[in-house]
Amino acid sequence: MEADFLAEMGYTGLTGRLKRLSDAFIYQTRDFYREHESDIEPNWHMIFLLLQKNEKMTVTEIADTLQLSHPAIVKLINKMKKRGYIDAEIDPQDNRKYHLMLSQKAIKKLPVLEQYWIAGEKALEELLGFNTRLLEEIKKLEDRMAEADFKTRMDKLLVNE
Amino acid sequence: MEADFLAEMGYTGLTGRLKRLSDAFIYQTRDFYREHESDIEPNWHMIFLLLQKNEKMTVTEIADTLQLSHPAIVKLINKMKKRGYIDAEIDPQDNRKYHLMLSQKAIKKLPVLEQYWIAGEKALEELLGFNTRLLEEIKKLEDRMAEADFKTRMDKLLVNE
DNA sequence: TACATTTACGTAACCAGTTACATAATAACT
DNA sequence: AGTTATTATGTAACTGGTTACGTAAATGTA
Repeated sequence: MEADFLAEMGYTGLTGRLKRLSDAFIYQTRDFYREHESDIEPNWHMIFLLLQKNEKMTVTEIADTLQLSHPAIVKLINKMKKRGYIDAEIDPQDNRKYHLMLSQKAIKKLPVLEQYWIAGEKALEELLGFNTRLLEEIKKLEDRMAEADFKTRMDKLLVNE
Repeated sequence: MEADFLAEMGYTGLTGRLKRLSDAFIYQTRDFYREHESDIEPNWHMIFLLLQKNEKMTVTEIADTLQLSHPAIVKLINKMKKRGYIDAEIDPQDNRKYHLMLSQKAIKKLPVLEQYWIAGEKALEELLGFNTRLLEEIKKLEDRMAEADFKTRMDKLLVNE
């Protein structure tokens, strides 16, 4: 097990480590789904939860709620539609809007998915040592990013350009 | 400022938040470079540092050091070559290997880049509230991932499949 | 009521990583 | 020395995000 260059770089390595961690979660979750349940993808999780809670949502509403761009949601939803997990109906009052909802196929699969989600949650608890310290630190970081983001701060801190 | 759905989800939202944070850093750094220095990209930073320290490295060495796949490094290096920041020479003993090094153009640009990197480091310090708590928590997570990764733990924790 | 603005969604091109596969050079073995 | 295994690099197709641009429907306004 060799040394971790990024970890040795202190602050400088942090952004790369965040990327590495985030990717690890995504790829491993995808692996997990593929072994257990062929055609579901990791980033559908939040869509399932959202539509389970709200029944019907538009593309824009989902994008806002998850703080992602709308094209990201469009791509995601199109794939879910193609695989039969999402139904859509046009808003009779406003023909630009689609109301998205879970299909019967999706609803039928929920109990199985919930088992996976629980396993994921438990795995994460283990990984975080059964405390919420990391969560809290990330919250602080998010809050500070909301006050003034990374670029704004870099611009400000760049000496004599 | 509406509520953050992901943050409200506790453990479940964490992976999405890591992705969101990581992306934010990447996109904002790219923005920063574009405004100040047209043709440099954020993920070149570690390559610059590595080749500044080691002078000559092969694709495989870089990939191992950064813990990325070799195709990732190939793509990255190709772009850096195309823009004239990397020179390569074939190993006379082993014709499969390329020794990569910073070009004169790259070396000449280092002082400017170092100003940017310092600004980034300071911005990160601010964002982390001038303490290393988050760094420490991430280190713990990485260590636990090395012991047993997310997928392994999910598999183990999945009840009665 | 016509025109301008905004909103909702879609598409294209890009970035940054992955896995899976291919190929050529070297090393290892018998 | 010839065959096999390994290593170094390259390529293709994919995931999952982005920004920039386009278009149609709805809304606001002169």
